Amino acid sequence: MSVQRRRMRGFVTLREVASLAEVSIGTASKALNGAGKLSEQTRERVIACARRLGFRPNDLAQSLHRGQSFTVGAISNDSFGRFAMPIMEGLEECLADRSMSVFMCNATDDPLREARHVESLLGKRVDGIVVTGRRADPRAALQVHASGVPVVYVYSQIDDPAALSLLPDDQGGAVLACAHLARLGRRRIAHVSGPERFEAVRLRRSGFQSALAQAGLPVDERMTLCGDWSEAWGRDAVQQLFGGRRRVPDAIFCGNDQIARGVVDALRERGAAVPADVAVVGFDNWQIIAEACRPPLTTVDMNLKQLGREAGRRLIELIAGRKHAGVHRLPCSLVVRASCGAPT
Amino acid sequence: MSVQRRRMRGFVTLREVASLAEVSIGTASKALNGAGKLSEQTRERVIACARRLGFRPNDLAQSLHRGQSFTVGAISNDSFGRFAMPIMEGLEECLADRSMSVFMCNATDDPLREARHVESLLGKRVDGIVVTGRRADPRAALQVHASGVPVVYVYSQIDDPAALSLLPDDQGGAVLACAHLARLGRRRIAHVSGPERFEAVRLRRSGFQSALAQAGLPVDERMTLCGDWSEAWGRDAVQQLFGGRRRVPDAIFCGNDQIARGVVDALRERGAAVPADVAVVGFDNWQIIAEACRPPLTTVDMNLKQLGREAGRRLIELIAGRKHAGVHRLPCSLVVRASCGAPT
DNA sequence: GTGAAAGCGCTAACAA
DNA sequence: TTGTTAGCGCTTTCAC
Repeated sequence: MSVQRRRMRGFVTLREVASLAEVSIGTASKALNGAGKLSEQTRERVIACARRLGFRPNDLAQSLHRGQSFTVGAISNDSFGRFAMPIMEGLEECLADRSMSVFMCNATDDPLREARHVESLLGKRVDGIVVTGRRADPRAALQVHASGVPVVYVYSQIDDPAALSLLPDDQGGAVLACAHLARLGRRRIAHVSGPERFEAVRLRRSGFQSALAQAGLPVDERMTLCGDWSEAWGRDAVQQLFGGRRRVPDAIFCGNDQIARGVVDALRERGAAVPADVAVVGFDNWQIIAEACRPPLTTVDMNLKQLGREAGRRLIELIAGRKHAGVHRLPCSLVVRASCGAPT
Repeated sequence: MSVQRRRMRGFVTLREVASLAEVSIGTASKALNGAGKLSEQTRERVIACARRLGFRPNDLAQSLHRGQSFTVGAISNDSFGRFAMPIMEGLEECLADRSMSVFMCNATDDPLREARHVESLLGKRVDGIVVTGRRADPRAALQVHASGVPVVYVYSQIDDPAALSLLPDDQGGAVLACAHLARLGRRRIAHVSGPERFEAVRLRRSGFQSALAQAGLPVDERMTLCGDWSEAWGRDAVQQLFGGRRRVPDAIFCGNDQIARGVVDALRERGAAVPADVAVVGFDNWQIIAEACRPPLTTVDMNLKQLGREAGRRLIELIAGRKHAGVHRLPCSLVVRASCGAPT
């Protein structure tokens, strides 16, 4: 009645190590895991045999036994885009340090694909799941059913107060940028941002306004402009701000780096010096843009990699049984380059 | 002597389904896998119970039994960068279609981290491994020992002729671009590229030269320039090409999109019209650059996502036992935007 | 100090 | 048609 043995091809089993070392399989296990009481001699012999055979324990079997797989799933809705990637990088780094592996899943905002990935991850018995979004706005909850698998939402949030969500502090980032401008002596600060439907746009604007208030500067509604996230919009906005008869801004806080680059290009082309005449700050610290800008762009960094690392830490804790909930916003930082100049 | 049962928390086992359906556990298995002979009635009853309990088979156990894990490892040396990501995206897509999951590992060109990741992946008994690089130049082989786990190198290669390596056809891409320029009637085509130590630079130049020869155009050594991969270098190169007394090019084939954007900016700023006076082609089709360019950039797309998908397909075949070896170069394609204009 | 064996959850061969 | 059971590779308890 011997069932056909379907070995993991090319891999040495503990049984083989034990047999070579002429000990029982249980003893071999103890020797290799440094557990229990064993004579030094046996232990060394087993270890030597294991090394000789190139033994590598089968995590699948271990996981099955332990009831923990030491894997987590990471579901991205930003495809493999610019926001998700730094987050994933931090996450992977944090988890790899604790020798957990991460399954990468790409859902690209398709609920069906997302659901399929969740199913598959649950089948793989991941110890936890991290979900990222393309934008920080609220989304529907992940359906992990009764599995009890912990979930962390990064750069995305749901309306369940029991859920844990990690976001960049957009508002704080904007304050950082605008306070910097005010400190440099700028008095008429404009704001050129993206589509108002983005929560990030509203938060950054709110930060802009409160920083100005804090510095005792007036907020001119006509100098707060919304458009799309493109360079072209940045150039258009400069025409609007500088084209009329009105007093002209001496600084522009932009909703992202693309807009900022458009702004800087347009300013240069109409003969306004950056930063001498107008200081410009961006948002995102997207290197390829910020560094290629002329002059290089001072901009707000959302520290997404850190956000990912923090997500990893939190997930580990959730897995360990600790409770975390609510929306947490992590600080941004200001990366100073040349586009704001020195204090005037 | 009962060992403490350490259940996968929150998950229903087949045993529980079977007991609810009042059949043996073997029967339940058959019912759910649609295998063997079973009465319609029992089958349906089991399936109903499984659904009711939210049963989801434990892939860990299945894998252990089958000797195949249905997971693969993807090791990136480009961190989570611009080349690796489209590749990963294609790979993940291809594998997800076959319900295989991928472990993402980031080695960032650190051999030690890479080795650790390989160890970990082997422990997880992945069925195969894909390695990507930040550049296509040769690298050291992955140490998978005697495990027999198949490996595919994408956007990277090693010198073992038995290894399978998938690369973009840089030379062919360059031919595409330059033939396009020649077809549009351009006669004096310059080439501004990156550091010569990159294999890609040498291949693209070779494509440039052969396309020109093919079109019966002269190759002027002084119009083939190497620098770094930046916009700044693109601008410098324009000064070099247009600053002297020499005859000036009517087209520039650039080694990447950043250089191309620098070239376009510099041309505009010195009053040369693109594409009327000078046509420009880039390489990479990096959207954020190519589309923001004024005018939008015609450029070569390496089809990295396809490359990743192909890597997935090949890996599947290797896993199934088919043999693949050697260096395979997949075609690039030309994405036509406005920077070359219409035939003159 | 070492060996025997149960059990993690599932599949498949065989018996009934 | 259905039930029984060995076994995938490993850990751990218990007996010796």
